[in-house]
Amino acid sequence: MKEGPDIALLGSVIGDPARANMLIALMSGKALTATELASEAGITVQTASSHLSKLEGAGLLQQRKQGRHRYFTLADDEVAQVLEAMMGLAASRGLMRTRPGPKDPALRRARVCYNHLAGDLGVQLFDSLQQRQLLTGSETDFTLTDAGREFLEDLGIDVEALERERRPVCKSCLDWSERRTHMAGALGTALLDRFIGLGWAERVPKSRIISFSAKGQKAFETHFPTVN
Amino acid sequence: MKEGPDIALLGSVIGDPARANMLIALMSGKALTATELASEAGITVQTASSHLSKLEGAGLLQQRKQGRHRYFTLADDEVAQVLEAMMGLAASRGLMRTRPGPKDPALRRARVCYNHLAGDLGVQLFDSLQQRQLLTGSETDFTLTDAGREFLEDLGIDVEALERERRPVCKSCLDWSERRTHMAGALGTALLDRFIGLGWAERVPKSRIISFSAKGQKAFETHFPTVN
DNA sequence: TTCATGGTTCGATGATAGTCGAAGCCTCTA
DNA sequence: TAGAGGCTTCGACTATCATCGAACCATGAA
Repeated sequence: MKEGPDIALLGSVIGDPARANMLIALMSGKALTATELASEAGITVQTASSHLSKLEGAGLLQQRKQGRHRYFTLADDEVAQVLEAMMGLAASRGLMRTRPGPKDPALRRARVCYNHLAGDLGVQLFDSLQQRQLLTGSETDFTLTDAGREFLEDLGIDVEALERERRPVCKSCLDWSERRTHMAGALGTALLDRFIGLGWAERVPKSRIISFSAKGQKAFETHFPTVN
Repeated sequence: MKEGPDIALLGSVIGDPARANMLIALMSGKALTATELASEAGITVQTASSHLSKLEGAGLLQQRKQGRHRYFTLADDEVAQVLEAMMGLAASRGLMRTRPGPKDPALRRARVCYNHLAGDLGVQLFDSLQQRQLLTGSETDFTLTDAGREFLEDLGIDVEALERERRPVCKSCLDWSERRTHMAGALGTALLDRFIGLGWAERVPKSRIISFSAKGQKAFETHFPTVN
């Protein structure tokens, strides 16, 4: 038996997909509840609870009780830095969670990322809003302009209601098939919901694919044109 | 399911005790055969073979055939750096394989980190160069000054030759025992080699410890004094 | 108190993956 | 050509652990 820091233990703690998903979700810096983390990881709360106690036992997480909620955050910056370093290494070795390559064109075209639109159309949506100055700011940190709010209200989205929610309205998400930014956050969710509500698109069961109808496709193009 | 670098996969690859032992053994910078690595990890060669193919599949290892032997090394510096960072995190959370033993002080004083000097003396080296303005720049991104080049040439290091190599000459690496920056990259390698070449120090077999002789110790202090 | 919501604990199940014996492949040596 | 050493492949066994249903605990609201 050797001596020194136990990277095997650390690795195995990070090495479970559910736990890794939770850690990545917490990389946003936000404090999340056990229930939220469970949904991020796609598991039940019981399972999440077990994972969370392991992560906390390894010193990677900190919890803060507040009423009947328990908010979890990464323990400190060092944890985030190591995770970031591991992401870099994984990326440079081609260790990706989705295999690049046009294996499933429909998936690359439009899919769900959490609860917002990703893929080709997700990127197009973001670009269109930005080019027409309905969004302002950088790729990673942006807000709605007044024109943007009006545009979204016209589309039937209650922007004020979104702003009353806890999570940020505008949030970016890096698209690994396109290697571009698309829209996440409360607005991303609201937009996808609205597309489905308008009958433009629907979720394909048992997959992440979002299927647009012919009419929906057209409507999407009119509302979110590519300027090029 | 999210997208992005698969840190869960990377973590699970590192997260097996046998594989972690092999990786740590390779942190010495030496090329080891499958049989040697098996004995390091305390497993049979069959099992080791399976582990090695996994490590190689994840891009963490490189193998070089030579006769009937297969020599394994870490794929590159980035792997070593992430491992070192994980060691630091594990150490700071108290995730240790054994309680600190008698070998520990020597290991903290001077050890090999892949192919450069780490520990107490590694940090001292970096500090000394920086304080005397032989290096310029930040902790993470720095270059040699003209005075620095001259100093190193006097020490018998062919800086120009280093610059012809592909990998960066100056690169920092976080030290897990000191939680400070020390010197990695081509220059880090060259410096350690030079210390050994000058007879100041030698590698202790079967460990990562670098043992300085009394004379070597003195010479090191004269060349890399602490200002404090 | 009663009810609802957020979380944890317990127990059973199922899948994954680490392990080694045996056999086979490859390469160098004689 | 035979033999030996280094390493991989195959197959079977086993232990670990993630998972979820059900029950339980805790906090806040009515």
